[in-house]
Amino acid sequence: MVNKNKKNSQTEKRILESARKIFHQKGFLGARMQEIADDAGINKAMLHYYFRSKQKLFDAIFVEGIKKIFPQIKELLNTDLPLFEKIRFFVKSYITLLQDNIYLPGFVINEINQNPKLLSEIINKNKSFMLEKLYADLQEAKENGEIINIEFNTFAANIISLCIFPILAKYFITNVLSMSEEEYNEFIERRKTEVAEFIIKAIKK
Amino acid sequence: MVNKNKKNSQTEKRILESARKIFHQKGFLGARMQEIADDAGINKAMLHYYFRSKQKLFDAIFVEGIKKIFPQIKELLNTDLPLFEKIRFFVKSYITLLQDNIYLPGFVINEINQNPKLLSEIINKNKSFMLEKLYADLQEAKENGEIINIEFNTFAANIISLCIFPILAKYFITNVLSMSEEEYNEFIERRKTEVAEFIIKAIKK
DNA sequence: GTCTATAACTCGATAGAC
DNA sequence: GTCTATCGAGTTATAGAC
Repeated sequence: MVNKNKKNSQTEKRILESARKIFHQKGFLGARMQEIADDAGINKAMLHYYFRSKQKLFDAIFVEGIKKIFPQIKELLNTDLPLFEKIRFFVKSYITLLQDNIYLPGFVINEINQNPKLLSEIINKNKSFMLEKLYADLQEAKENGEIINIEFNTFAANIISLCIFPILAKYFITNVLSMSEEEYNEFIERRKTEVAEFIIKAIKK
Repeated sequence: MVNKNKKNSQTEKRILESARKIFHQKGFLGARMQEIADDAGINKAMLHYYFRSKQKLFDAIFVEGIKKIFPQIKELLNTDLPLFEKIRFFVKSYITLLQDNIYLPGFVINEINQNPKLLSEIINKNKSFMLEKLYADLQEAKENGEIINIEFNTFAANIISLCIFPILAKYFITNVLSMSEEEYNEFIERRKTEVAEFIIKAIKK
């Protein structure tokens, strides 16, 4: 008999979808089990039947988020393009990726800040060989005299900052720079190409 | 009679200090009135006597945070230095300012994201003429042919991103880039000069 | 597996004595 | 103005019927 004594995987999937949506938007503390249950079209008791506790459900979502996004980033970075083309390709793809997961950066960064020790393991497990190729590419470009002598961590942090922050801090940006929703969307769209050119000009010899 | 029927301003001050510390670290939802009371050396009932509700206490802290930091930023930007010197001066001062308020960016951005409409008023009230001079400086440098034709919003967002993100996302950065606490602190220290040079090189004609 | 009902608990808020 | 004691709302979690 198929599925005998087995949880309904369709239901489990629906729960995970709803949980992701609500945890990402509201964080661990802001999320309500009732709201997740309503969104998934089941009742609260079922959530506990499938995931025992709010913490366990949260952990599943958090790990899933990291496990899904890190390999995608890795793939974007492990192409065989020359450095400048790689930067152009990465920035465009990464910002597009973030547009489809606008709550993810804030969610991850906020939860990590609240609980740095516990969650660092999950990140470390999933980042293997993510940046190694980019590191080698940068090193090579330095040796070839194509770029200035910039430290890898500085280079990487600058790319990440320029891609993530305007999305993470959407309402901060729109308020401080007096943008409408529409202007903001166009602004992000332009960044898909502008950020790469900004970085390339900054490091080019 | 001095202080007759008047709240003890010393106590009020202690409450605000403790509330700021705990709200900034844990956010509205993570903060506990009991913890704030303990930290201030009083009991919960007194918090309500002085501030009526958690929400009102939070609002006081949030408004205070914005009101304190925005004029400081404005002052850093309204110096009479030429553009490149202004960028150098601003980046160094701004990162130093953030080092003294490491929880503030995450606090503000997170709370705004959770409640964009309500809080945008406070920001708009306090940002008056903050960026106008920088805007004029950039415009002038463009017309003088000193810099490339970069849009102001892009320029401003890039500076802000490069200054704030590595501090806001401390534990994300240290984990992904495998830095120790000490390496991170040195990294931020270096950024006080490196970020400005990065930006200047990116916009210089 | 799924549901209803409720236990167990946390936390903001208040009453009332001093 | 300050404290102790307690209320009551909101939430996670579980018991138990089907």
